[in-house]
Amino acid sequence: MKMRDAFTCPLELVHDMIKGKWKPIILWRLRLGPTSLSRLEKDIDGITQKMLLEHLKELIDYGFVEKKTFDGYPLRVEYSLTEEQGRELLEALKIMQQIGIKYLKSHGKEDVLIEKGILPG
Amino acid sequence: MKMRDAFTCPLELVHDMIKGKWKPIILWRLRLGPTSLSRLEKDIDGITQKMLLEHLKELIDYGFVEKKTFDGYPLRVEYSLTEEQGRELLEALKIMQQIGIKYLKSHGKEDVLIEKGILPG
DNA sequence: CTGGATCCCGAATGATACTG
DNA sequence: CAGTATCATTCGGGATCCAG
Repeated sequence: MKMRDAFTCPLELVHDMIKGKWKPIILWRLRLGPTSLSRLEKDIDGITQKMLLEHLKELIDYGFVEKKTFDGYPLRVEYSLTEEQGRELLEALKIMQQIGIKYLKSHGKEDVLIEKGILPG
Repeated sequence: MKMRDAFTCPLELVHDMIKGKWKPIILWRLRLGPTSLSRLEKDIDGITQKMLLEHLKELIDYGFVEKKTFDGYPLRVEYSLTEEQGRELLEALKIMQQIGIKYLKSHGKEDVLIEKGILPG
């Protein structure tokens, strides 16, 4: 993801760091705890391994996600939110999630929310 | 800004609504209160009127910003955050701003912050 | 063999410049 | 301001490679 070379306020920086089609969902999925690559691939609907790796890599570079590789057999790799930055960003994402829910409600789309298990059926 | 036709969680929806190079800065600038188009154009460094209008339009369509036109002379137009959605999103942006500030600090870039007047010189 | 990671390329989208 | 042209970036598919 290309960062702009100059920015006016730190907000722009962070926006650039988390822009990209899949970054928010990846982070959102990671709020549930450490996960393997293949698990993420299964859980995030429609993502390809390539996209997942690409976006994960950036999230790691910017310090939102950390990767732990365990030696031994079977091979195991875990991705998780970083305590500091990752968890903090999660707070912002929670707000956005709430806004999305309210938005759908107030636009007569409760059915979508129910269908996705966000609201009780 | 193109929205994806299907999304897994409301978060994705909101992310799509505020993606775009200038949207966060516009919202950030609007936190200070209602502003005219020309004022925004002056305050946001590097933006063209076209981009500003385009992005404002979407923010209005999605309910984050409202536009008030005052009749009379001189003609006056004001853009501001909406009470509900706009202000709520601002909370998320504030967190992101904080993350950005911390990030810059912990990467030895305090000087950038001082230069921009975010930290006292 | 399995799970993880990288490379190349065409198609779709976003941003900017230019023009009236 | 709106329309169009152009340039830059992102997305996605699929082949390929690496390591245990």
